[in-house]
Amino acid sequence: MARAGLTTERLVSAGAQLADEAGFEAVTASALARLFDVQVASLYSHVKNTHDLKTRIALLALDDLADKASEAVAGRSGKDALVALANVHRDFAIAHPGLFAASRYQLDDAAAAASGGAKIARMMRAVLRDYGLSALDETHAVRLLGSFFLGFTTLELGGGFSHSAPEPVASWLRSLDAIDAVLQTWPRAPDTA
Amino acid sequence: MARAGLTTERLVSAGAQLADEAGFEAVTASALARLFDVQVASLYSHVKNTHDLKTRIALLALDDLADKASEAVAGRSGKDALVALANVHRDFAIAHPGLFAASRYQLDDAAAAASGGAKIARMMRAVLRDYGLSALDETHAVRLLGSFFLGFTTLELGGGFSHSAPEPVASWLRSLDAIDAVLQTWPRAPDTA
DNA sequence: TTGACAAACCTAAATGCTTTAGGTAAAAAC
DNA sequence: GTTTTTACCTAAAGCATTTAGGTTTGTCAA
Repeated sequence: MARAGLTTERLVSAGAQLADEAGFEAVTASALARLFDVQVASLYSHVKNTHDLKTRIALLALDDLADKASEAVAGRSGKDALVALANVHRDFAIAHPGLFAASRYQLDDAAAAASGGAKIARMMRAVLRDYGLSALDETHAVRLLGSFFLGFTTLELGGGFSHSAPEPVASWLRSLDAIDAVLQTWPRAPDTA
Repeated sequence: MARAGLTTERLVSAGAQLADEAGFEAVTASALARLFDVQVASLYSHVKNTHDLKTRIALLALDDLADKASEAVAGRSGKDALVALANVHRDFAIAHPGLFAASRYQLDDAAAAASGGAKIARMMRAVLRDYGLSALDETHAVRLLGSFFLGFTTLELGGGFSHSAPEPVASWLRSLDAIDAVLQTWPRAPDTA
């Protein structure tokens, strides 16, 4: 009988597509085997186990996101770069909900460090550099930004905004305005609270 | 043989505890049955299915969080109230990671509206009222706040901050300072961008 | 007290996903 | 053209979900 031509790469790629179409939780060895019309056990020659498979999909997602972010911020600076970087996150989450979910799959330290996630963090720092914060405040700001990106897209995708006006994108842009504003006048330690 | 005394409430309560100890994904019908030393099928007299079980745990988590939030903001106003509300979220996530995960379990619209989640949103609005925003901007601010709370705690719990100084709590407080600052001077539509 | 009813729990069985062990056949390498 | 590697297989065990239908236990009324 003809061979399916399985490869680790093909499995990961098909898994990524499946994630976007049916949700990351639908990515199972069984589902992939059905897709390739192959016995489930055959997959285990190409991936160690489902954790391995999911990890690879997560890394793919992070690299993809990092690439898009890199393109988006190229040639931009200041608020322009900030908004571009932000929109890459939100657009990616909307276009690829499965990969976005995958990007939050828990990675072991080694994998995380080498992933596109680290690259994204570096890009955030680069974008923030224009605001002239101290190194410490830059770290705080990276965390604030990352939290907002993740939280907002998670809530929007989960339908958390769907039962109240206005459109999510309006709040998204307005919040970015606010974040830009606060980065420009980053408050000193609030002994004046 | 003696009866285990199963109840929907007991199952949900045990499930909540199990979630905190072993993770929300470890909450399965089988695991609960083992805990109560009962056949798995016996659970199905008390919960419809695992989705029902998880939904109930999610509602418990949201109600718990809403109660704690209510206590925390009582008698406070302005930034004081904001920080108190924020800390309830973060403290809850740290003390009850399983319940926190459960609180993000996808609820159907009906359940969501009647849940503690809606109550928390109302409390956020109340806290924001002190800043004197327009109704529309208040909605934007609610979404910004919610996104930050969710995103930050998710990242912190997931270990996203664990490989760089400083301590997460420093960034948390600093970000809250920043958010308080931006709420006080909420930027007009940025035609002056 | 007894008898009936509901609630609590059971066994059995089907279905689906994960993983390991060990085998066969096709493609690649020499 | 034989050897070796790689792709894929069968078989089987383990565990989770869910349904169907049966038995026991507690309760409440006649």
